[in-house]
This record gives sequence, structure tokens and C-alpha cells, in this order.
Amino acid sequence: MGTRKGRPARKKPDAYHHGDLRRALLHEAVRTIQTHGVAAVTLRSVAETLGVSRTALYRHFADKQALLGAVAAEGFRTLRASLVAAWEGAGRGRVGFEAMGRAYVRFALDHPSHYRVMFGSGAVAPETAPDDPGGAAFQALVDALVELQQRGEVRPDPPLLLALYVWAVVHGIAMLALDGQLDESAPQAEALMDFANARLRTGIATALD
Amino acid sequence: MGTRKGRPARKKPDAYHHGDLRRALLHEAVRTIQTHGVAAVTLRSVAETLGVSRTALYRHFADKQALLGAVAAEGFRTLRASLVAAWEGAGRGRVGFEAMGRAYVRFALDHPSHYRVMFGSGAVAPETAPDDPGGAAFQALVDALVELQQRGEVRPDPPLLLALYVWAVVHGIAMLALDGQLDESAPQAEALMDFANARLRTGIATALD
DNA sequence: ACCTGAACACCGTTCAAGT
DNA sequence: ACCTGAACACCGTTCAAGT
Repeated sequence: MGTRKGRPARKKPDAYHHGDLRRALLHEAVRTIQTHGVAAVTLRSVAETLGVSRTALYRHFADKQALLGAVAAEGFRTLRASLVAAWEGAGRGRVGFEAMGRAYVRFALDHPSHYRVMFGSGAVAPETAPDDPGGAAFQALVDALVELQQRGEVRPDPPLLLALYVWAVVHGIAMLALDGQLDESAPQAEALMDFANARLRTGIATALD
Repeated sequence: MGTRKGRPARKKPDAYHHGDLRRALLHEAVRTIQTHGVAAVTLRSVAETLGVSRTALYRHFADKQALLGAVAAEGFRTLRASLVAAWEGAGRGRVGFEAMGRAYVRFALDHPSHYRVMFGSGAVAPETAPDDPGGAAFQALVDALVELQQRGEVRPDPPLLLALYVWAVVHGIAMLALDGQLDESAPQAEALMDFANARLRTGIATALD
């Protein structure tokens, strides 16, 4: 803020040529999703609370779906940060891996609507990616598994396949919780994740026959 | 069809007092979802293709969400039938169990939009239930696991917890595939399910230490 | 470049009214 | 009981126009 190099300071910021409408739109959409759900995200209401015309959005996003795509991308960045923090914070290794799983489920429980948008039919396919935050979040999981393989703690299967399997487990738990399929969602979801961590290690069979 | 016992045959069915508008609405909604996705399910279009007023639906469903709830319930009944058929058809046991997993994923791949509605935010909570088809589908999984436990082939953990874990795995694979997170969805989803069946048995660790 | 204002083609839902 | 028709309060998106 204040003056910028080589650009004459504007007398009055002129209300709305406010330079970062894109970021403001994105932030407002995320906020609305968190507090009132996706259905409440209306181009009209978002524009109004920002004090901007209903159609101003089209300068920054192709359409509403593009806005939601950006919301999803931001969600994946936050998710990735949570996963890495859990992994590092628990000192990596098997304990770190289990912490990652718990962090994943907790993220979904803490941001249910946002999480839903991230996996909504919008399909944030990799081609959209100058950075592909979804892929980056997944990569954090792959990296952890490779490290565990190098320590000889995880079977030497193709890391991609292993990572997809683990992702399916945590994503499945998250979705079941969000859809209200677990009674008393939050506690049972965490208990289920603890059980999942144990079963990921040893499976469900009684013996190796 | 034809004459019904004890009821005077109607001369002309009178176009629309056609008695089973409810069923017709439900069928048309399912058909549209399958062919054009949920977004195409519009009360207006459904009514029009049925030759009925736009508001006739409100005699049979509280609102659009109730219609989609009925669509979800029907989906769960079909899913349950597929699971049971796979389990029985493969002669139960561990082979039957693995067949159930594959049948689950195949159902989702074959009815992507319908599957999405089944787990959409609508929340077909158990209180809606005169029959609760979602619970019945889940029960088929619980029953199979209990039977495997009785044979000593699955660890004697609480069946509910085991079933939730397995459900999370198949649901997670299904959702990842539907969201386009797997390249070449169909084949990779089935390969992932095969891997999942193996990992459900023995887990991902290298040893039992 | 960035934003506005009016207009368009859609929605789900209500409500009094018809048979 | 079951259905209609008009009306209401919403949508996302377009397009010519302003600065």
C-alpha cells in the first residue's frame, strides 16, 4: 500500500478500479462457502457485498464455474500445507504418515463445503494447471510413501498405486463423514481414521496364508 | 395393465389422472440424470416430457430435493442388488468379497451421475426411512464381513468399524474415478480396485513387527 | 483495461382456481 | 384427490455503452 514505484499515486483509489477485484471475489466466495454453503454463492450476492456490479466478475473469471475452480485450487493449496505440516511436525516416518491421514480428515471436517467444491463435478483437470495445486497435494502423499519405502517400512509397490489407494481411504472417510453417513460425524470420523491407520498397515485378514 | 379386480375399467385413462405420476416422475428423473446429468433435471423439463403441468409434481413430492432423494433411494436399492448378486454369484467367501468390491466400483462407473446424487449433500438420513435403502446396501457389506469372521478369515474387530473402513475404500475409489482424478478413469479404477482388494487383506507394511 | 445497466432466457415455488 | 395457469422472486450470462 502507499505509493508504488514509477506510478503516479492516485488521489482517490476511485472505489472500484480497486486493482485486486479478482482476489476479493475469490476471498468472498470462499468466505460464503464456509459460512453458508456453496448454494449461497451467487454472483449477484458476491458482487453486492463487494460493492461492485454483478457483471464485473466476468473481467476476471470466464464464468461462475471458473470462480469455483479457483476456490477449489485454493483449497488444495491449504490442504497441501496441512498435510506437509502434519508430516514434518510429527517427525516424518510412520508416525508422520499417520498424522498426515488425520490431518486430511480434519481438513475435510473443518471445511466441509469447501472440500466438497474441491471434489465437485467441476473437474479441476491437470490441464488447467499453471501450478496444479491438486497434483501438488497428491505429490506430498507420494513423497511420504517413497520415503517410507526407502526406509523399508512400506512394501515396494508402485508408489503411484500405493498413493492412490491411501488417498481413496482418506477421501472415502472424509466423504462419508461429510455426507452424514457416520453418526456424530466428527468423533466417529476420527475413530475411523485411527482404525484405518492400523488397517492400512496390516490389512483385515487374520493371517498371511 | 388390463383390468384390475373389483375396480370398474376406465373408458379412457384420461391422459393425466394417470394414477402413477409419482413413478413416472421418478423414472424420468433417473433417465435424465443418466443421459444428461443432474443439472439437466429441471422440474419444467421433466413435467414437459411427461405432458404434465410444471407444478403437478408437488402433489407427489415436497420439492425438488425430495424428488432427488427418491432418486438416491432407488440408486441404493439397485446398488444393493448388484452387491448381493456379486457376492452370491462368486460363491461368497473371500472371492465373493472381492467380487463385491469390484461390483461396487463398476456400479459407480456405470451410473456416475446417479451415484453422485446418492452421495450428494441431500443427506438421505436414516430418519427418512420406511425402508432406508442406503442402510440396506451397507448391511449387505456388514453381513458378508460377519460371515468371513465366522469362517475365521477376517480379524474379529467390530463388524461395523470394519464395514465402514471397507466402504470408505470403495467409495473413495469410486469418487476419485468420477471426479476424473484417475487417468483413463474406467480401466485405472478397476486396476486400483484389484490392488485395493489385495491391500485390504494384507495392508501396506512390509512386516508385522 | 475495467466496470456499468439493461435485457434475456432461464430457474423453483406459491396460490387461487378448476374438475 | 389431482392437476392447471398465472405470478413471484430469484438465477447466470450477453452486450452495448461508459470512463
